[in-house]
Amino acid sequence: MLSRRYGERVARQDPFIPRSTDPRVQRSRAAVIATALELLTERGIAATTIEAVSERSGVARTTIYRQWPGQAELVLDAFAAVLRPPADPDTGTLRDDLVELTTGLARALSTGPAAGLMLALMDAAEREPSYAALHRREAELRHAVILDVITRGIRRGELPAGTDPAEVLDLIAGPIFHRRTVSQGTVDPAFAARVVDRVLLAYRHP
Amino acid sequence: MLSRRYGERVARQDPFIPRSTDPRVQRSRAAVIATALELLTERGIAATTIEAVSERSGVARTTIYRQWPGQAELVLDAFAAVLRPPADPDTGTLRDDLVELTTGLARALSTGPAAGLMLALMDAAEREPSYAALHRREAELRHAVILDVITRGIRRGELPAGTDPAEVLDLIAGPIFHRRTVSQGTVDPAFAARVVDRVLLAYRHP
DNA sequence: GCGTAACGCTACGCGAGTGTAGCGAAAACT
DNA sequence: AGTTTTCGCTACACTCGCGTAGCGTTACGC
Repeated sequence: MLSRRYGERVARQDPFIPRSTDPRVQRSRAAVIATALELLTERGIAATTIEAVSERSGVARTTIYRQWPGQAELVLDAFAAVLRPPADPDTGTLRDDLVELTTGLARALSTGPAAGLMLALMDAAEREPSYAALHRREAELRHAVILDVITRGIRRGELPAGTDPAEVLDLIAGPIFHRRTVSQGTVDPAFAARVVDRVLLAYRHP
Repeated sequence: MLSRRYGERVARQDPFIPRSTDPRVQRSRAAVIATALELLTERGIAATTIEAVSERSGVARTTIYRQWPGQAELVLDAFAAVLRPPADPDTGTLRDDLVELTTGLARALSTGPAAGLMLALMDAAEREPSYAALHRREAELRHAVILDVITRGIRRGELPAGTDPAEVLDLIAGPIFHRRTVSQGTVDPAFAARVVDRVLLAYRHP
């Protein structure tokens, strides 16, 4: 299972390919993905077997095999179904944009469906190339929004010219992740705002 | 395997219990733990089976079962064997203490034996109580050193009175973790120093 | 309405890993 | 030197999940 090699199907399943408008297909597909996400959250990647998904979802095992080559492809599809980049808030000020995005990240990591999934994906990405690719793609999409916001802030003069947007990103998103996954503290909007304000303060005085 | 319940043996294996001075026991124990760590790094927790450890280490499967009840206990012992808290650098200044600790963290996450293990432990901690306990204990030991350093800095007046040490910790350690695991950038001493200086700057002006 | 496609179900062989038992050989303690 | 402990090995029964094949039934599309 873990030594499976990932074929071309994984490579080209970018968002994902419906390929069939038959409501029966879409129904079973949706049920399978939803159940897979449940199992991923509750028990992790390794325990999210086709067997287990079939049993809980009520969709026959053979039906699942008709739509996915194997466990890895199904899990990747499930991940892809929840990892959505945030919208650009564009409030007008860098501070409010960042607070908005950071609050969203904090919420996603605490209560959202992706809460328990992020670490599973990150861990899998350490070893399995296809998970690494998905993780990279997801991070890039999410970061693109944040980097845009920061770059806009620099252009407006809310951050000094020459500021490295990627560094600001790490300084802001990092503490949220860290508090959630290592310090095990609460990551609420107040904490998110505190982080943003503190980091912006660090750039105010050269 | 993943649904195993963890008995009392896990609970009381705090550092770990030699319980035997027989060199044969210690030899096989060491070989097994070393191999388990290799497999954990290369393939993750789920693939680190007793079977696989036995095959690679050359230690018979039955011998492993004589010393550990099952896979979970062995993996926990292996984790516990590498997670060591850093020493207090105590250079005299907060800045240098933090740079030292942060550089050490960056190195540990990039090149050390714990590099590929941290995420595996964090992910497992999301679902399995015994892994969560180990992760918490490890984080507490590591954080205790950092919090000491920060508190000392506050007492010396290098940070404003009333500063929350835990917040400073998240602000400094967070970006290191984030850059390593999400942004996928390089976490070298230069980056570590940049983070420390930037965060300290944020507290210089109230 | 009629043909087709997807469904659920059963069945089968297979591999991997688990956990236990018994045995002779070798190494360690005393 | 003699006893005890640990070791490696073989064997066994068992579970879980994989992946495929065939078949009757149901629900869709035209």
